[in-house]
Amino acid sequence: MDERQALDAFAALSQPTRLRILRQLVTAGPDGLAAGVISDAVGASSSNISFHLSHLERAGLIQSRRESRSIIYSAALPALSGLIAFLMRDCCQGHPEVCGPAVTALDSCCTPNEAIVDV
Amino acid sequence: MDERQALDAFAALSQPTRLRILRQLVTAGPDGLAAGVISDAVGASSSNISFHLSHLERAGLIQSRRESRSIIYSAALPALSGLIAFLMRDCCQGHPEVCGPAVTALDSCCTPNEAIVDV
DNA sequence: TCGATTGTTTTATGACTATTGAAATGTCGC
DNA sequence: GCGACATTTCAATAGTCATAAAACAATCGA
Repeated sequence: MDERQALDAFAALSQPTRLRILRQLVTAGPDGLAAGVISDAVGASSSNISFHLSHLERAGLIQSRRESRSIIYSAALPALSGLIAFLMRDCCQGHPEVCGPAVTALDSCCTPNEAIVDV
Repeated sequence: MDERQALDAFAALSQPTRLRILRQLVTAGPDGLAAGVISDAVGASSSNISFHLSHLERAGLIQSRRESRSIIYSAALPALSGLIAFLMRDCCQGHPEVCGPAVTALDSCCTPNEAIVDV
């Protein structure tokens, strides 16, 4: 994840609808969701969803594949971890006190037998 | 860090000059830097820097204090760790494989006796 | 204390980009 | 070809960015 990619990713994440889409796709997992399903879940018009999906895909945060009539979108998990890593590299420069609290948050969200708290 | 704050933070970070400013301020630490110093370091006009500084401050990523003739800006480290935590919460939902690589990156950037690799 | 100086912010302008819904177009299975 | 699904294009609105000029705030020397 270089700076250009990170900038695009930040821009993509700075829009409420796109953030909501990404959350849906991360929750859905590798199987992904069809554009129409996303549209229903997020509650926006199909053209609007399409616009934002292409934005997210350009930013490298999601990927798409055709499956018969539907186009299935799924989250690009490596891009997401790359973005988190970029943020840590840029924001931890000599300041572990920035990453410390973040790791605490990590423990409470990624431990397999823990419930998801914040959606 | 709620969603609104995260959206503002992402928007603030999606601009190259602002990202450069933030890096300078994180590197500078709690002492911070005067606006003029930032202007020189980043290589942009003072009015342009002022514009971006106020943007970053509105987003809660930096703070300012007056010191005689200069205004000193410094990074809001809790906001940064909050943003990382938000990203982890949102992107790790049931998918520890996203945060795993991020933590690996953390080890290589926040260990006190490690050199900073990417600036 | 007055005026000059330094440091920073505000304002104004113009170019550019983002966001949106509606309408048009493309793509696939039957 | 028809119908269903998905995407693109279009036009209008709004917001962002960069530049320069002006305004503002704080300090220092005469």
